[in-house]
Amino acid sequence: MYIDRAAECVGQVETIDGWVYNSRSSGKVAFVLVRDGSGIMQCVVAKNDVDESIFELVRHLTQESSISVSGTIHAEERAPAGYEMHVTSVRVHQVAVDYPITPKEHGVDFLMNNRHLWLRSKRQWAIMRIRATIVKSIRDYLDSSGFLLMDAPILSANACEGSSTLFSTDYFGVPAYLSQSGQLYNEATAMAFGKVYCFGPTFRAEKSKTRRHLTEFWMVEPEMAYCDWSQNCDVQEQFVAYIVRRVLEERKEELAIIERDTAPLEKIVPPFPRISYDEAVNLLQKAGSPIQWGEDFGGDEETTISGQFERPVFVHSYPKSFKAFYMKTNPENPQTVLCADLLAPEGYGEIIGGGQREDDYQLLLERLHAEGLSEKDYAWYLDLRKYGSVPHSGFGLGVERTVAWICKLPHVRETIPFPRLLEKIYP
RNA sequence: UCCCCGAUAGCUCAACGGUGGUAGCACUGGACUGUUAAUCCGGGGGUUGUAGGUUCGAAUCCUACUCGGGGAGCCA
Repeated sequence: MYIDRAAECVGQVETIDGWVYNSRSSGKVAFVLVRDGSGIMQCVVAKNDVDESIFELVRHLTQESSISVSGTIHAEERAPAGYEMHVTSVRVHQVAVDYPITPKEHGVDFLMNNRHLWLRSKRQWAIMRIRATIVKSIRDYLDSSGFLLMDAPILSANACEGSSTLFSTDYFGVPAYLSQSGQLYNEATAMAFGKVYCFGPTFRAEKSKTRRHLTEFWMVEPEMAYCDWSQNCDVQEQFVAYIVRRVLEERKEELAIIERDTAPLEKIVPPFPRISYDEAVNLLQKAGSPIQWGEDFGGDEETTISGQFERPVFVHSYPKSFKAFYMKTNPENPQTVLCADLLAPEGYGEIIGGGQREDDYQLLLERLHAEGLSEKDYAWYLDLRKYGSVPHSGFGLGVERTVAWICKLPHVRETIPFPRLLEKIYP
């Protein structure tokens, strides 16, 4: 049996294949917490009920030894999860010696170096299961809302946005780069399939050393033909609200393990507030920030803005100067572009960047030249504006930042099984 | 890349110029029939990150380096 099916197995004799999570023993009774990946089961061995050799064996089981235990499943209030096994036999596969992660506190460096073992811990177990539900709800929402999965290439000949640093590799003698976004390709597939999304790993070789950055992270990027920036926001708020609701419904136990207060998550329902960059600058200045119009927001600014709202907040119409070349110029204020970032509450900041794309051939060409990008490299992208150009929009949601917010984690490094951080690629 | 901080037992830490800690966890021997990071008694466990320097004496002060943490910039 798997431990998460304990309720269905009460009164039955079952076998659990797992690992020793922790054990305690007194003179005549021993408690072994066994985990099998699906949960943790308290297994009880009473000296009088079993052969002496089994009792002695169990008493000396070490943390993370692999065992198969058999016995009867009982409902038991005193057991951690409400059920326990009264053990009749034990088979030891391997005795683990000196497992490094003890049931006391450890430092981040030590735990990261032992990430391959750290994932066995209860807290990491809960976070990874919430991550899996977030990923599943992302796919479920898009698949059932008319979006077609159209994955973008990981290897590419040129940068998507000139600004970020790219990881380079050798592609049969010519330079190639690891994708930092599938967006440009999404624009092509959206013109072929209407509503599309890509979902995969993304790479940024930035020397960023903060709680919000990984060099390899997962991003889902939907793109929609015949969609303006405002309709784009409509989709995003429904999408994010759906993800949060699914986690609340399906991961109660995991949220409890990580002691996440779910009250703020219950409030994540559409519509989300929408403020312009201008309004955001005003709001920041009133809050005492020295920011001037035309400057980009840093982590502190994002925290201040999102701290004013209980729901995620859209900040739209940023100045053109620090946004990517493909963003559509705002016809009402040509100094700005029709983009919108979504800032998560509780100080988490940007989880989505998106907006409307420039669909005018001439304007796009001018922006491309202004950024010093080669027209030849982007010939295929410009074709999309030559052959049936339409208003279209899309966005990219960072999975790890979303997991960090929903789990209220202090750092994104715990949101992915094996995080890739600045100069850290082991294990 | 820049600014702060740190490195002592396998892990988490104490000692802050005068002999490395009756320290906790882990491991190990013992006690205990309902434990919840169990508790209690005993045991083993150290080139104080590396290389120099100051000093009668350095884990402690100074310099450089290495590794790590927090933050900035950039971004999801």
